[in-house]
Amino acid sequence: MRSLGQRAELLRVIAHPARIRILEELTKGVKCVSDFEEFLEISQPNISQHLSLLRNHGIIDYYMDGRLRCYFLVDPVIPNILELLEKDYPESLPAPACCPVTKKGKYPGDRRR
Amino acid sequence: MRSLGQRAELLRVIAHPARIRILEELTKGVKCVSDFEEFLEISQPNISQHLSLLRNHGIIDYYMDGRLRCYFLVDPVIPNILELLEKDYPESLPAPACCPVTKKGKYPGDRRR
DNA sequence: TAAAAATATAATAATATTTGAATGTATAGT
DNA sequence: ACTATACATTCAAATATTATTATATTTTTA
Repeated sequence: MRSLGQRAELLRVIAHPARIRILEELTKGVKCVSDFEEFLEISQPNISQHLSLLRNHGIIDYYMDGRLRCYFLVDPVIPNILELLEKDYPESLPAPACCPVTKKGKYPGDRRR
Repeated sequence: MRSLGQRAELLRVIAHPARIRILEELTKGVKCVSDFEEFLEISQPNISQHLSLLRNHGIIDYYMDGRLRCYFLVDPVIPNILELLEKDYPESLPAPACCPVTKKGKYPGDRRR
């Protein structure tokens, strides 16, 4: 079970356009750094920095093959999160019954103080 | 369909312990600011700032009831994301057997750092 | 009408994140 | 052994986020 801090940290580490793209690609399969260079419009050192961050948080790992580092996904929650983000949600959640518009409603439940 | 930037931004806005707690509570129902004060160990202005951030991103909204602001969830993806974070994932994803680029370098066996 | 309650806003200070530039390291090929 | 390739690391500057303090706004109640 992830603590509150761990949950926040996990999201924080994913929450960057380059890292989301990296993770999306890794859900499709193993990729090495020069593969990422082909579609990420950032410098190679910057790619390495993002990969290091992800690895330091146990989200990805790599193995060496010659001079290539083959990165792959480790954390099983990642594909699920990415899938949620890509899904379309046409509806907002239902607003609570007690009327944003008429301003008349009572607060649901008991309040103290 | 959310753009890459929007996906990153959404995660970034959720990715804070206080905001995650706020959103978790809001999945259970409407809450006003003083409700949050009871379980968040941060100052009232700080709570307001977190609520404003969430609202400015269309994740929550509120209605007024007297001098209370009753906040509620709007973005339907939030409960799903929170649920994923709380779920337990006992297994790592299966590691790839070899490097898809060179077809060499067998995984487990000769990993280095 | 004045006071208080509930909450927001603004300014600032502290801290964290991100990027860029330069440099470093290991391996493969010759 | 030398060079090129593939990648990482370090440091510093720029930027963004967060928390704090003080103050303001709105509504209710006395």
